[in-house]
Amino acid sequence: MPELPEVEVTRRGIATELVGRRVTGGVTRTARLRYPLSPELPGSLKGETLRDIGRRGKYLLLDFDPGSLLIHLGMSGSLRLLPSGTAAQKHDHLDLEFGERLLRLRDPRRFGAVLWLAAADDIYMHPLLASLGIEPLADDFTPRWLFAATRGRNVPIKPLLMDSHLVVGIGNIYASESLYRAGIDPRTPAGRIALKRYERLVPAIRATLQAAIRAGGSSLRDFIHSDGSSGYFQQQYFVYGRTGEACRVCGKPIRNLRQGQRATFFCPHCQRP
DNA sequence: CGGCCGACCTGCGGGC
DNA sequence: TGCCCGCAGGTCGGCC
Repeated sequence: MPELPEVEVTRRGIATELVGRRVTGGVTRTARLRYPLSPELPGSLKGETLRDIGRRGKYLLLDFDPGSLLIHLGMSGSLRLLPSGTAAQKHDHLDLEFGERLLRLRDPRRFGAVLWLAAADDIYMHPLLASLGIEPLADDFTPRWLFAATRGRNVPIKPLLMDSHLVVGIGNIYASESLYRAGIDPRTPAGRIALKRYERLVPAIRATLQAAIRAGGSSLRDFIHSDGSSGYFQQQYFVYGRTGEACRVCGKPIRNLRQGQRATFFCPHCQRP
């Protein structure tokens, strides 16, 4: 579910409600997600103030004075704000209580992660964070940067965009959507794409992610969607999940193929190698 | 190092 | 109705 826009929308939703508040309690109900859950959590956070919520790629960082809670939502994770005392359901793994509010993590497939990073260490040196690539919404993500980073790479451009060790936050949906907007065939080897085409792709990635954040933000003020999907952006998909349907620009049918066991959607007429 | 593939999990929808 | 299959928004580790 969650790619960069969903994680960012979640971050903003939680931050406005909880930053500056103190943890009053909480509970873990599951021994492990992708990794074991620290057994001291959330008891050790009792009395601590949530100072800030950051994001690095698809990771959320809940900052407290003694350290940060690193949260990844995996494929099916979501964070929700609820009134304290709301009954837990199946797949609700972690609660953090802030007075009358409850921050609850649900993740049916349990591909997500919750890790405690002590402030004494440089949290960005943690292996999961240290190996992450560039932020696609940052100023240093430029066409020239992506062009240089892809020289000599034989991988098709679509799976390359999903490589978080190169660029973070772009998942299966937004990779297909961005390539459609840029008019690039998802099978094109990344190293054979000219600078001129990256000059279209980089703004297309930015526009796609920002539009999704806006769409999520508009429907998400004090509520975080149960499925982690971002608001109404699904209605704006050009290609994702639209196999056989008419391209919104040329009318020809959208095609579907598999790249590295993931579904790719594209318009063979509007997207060229 | 680059590229590929299986593994980790649960739920859902379609076909028989 | 029930079973089996394939599919789902991520990413790590192991192999060549």
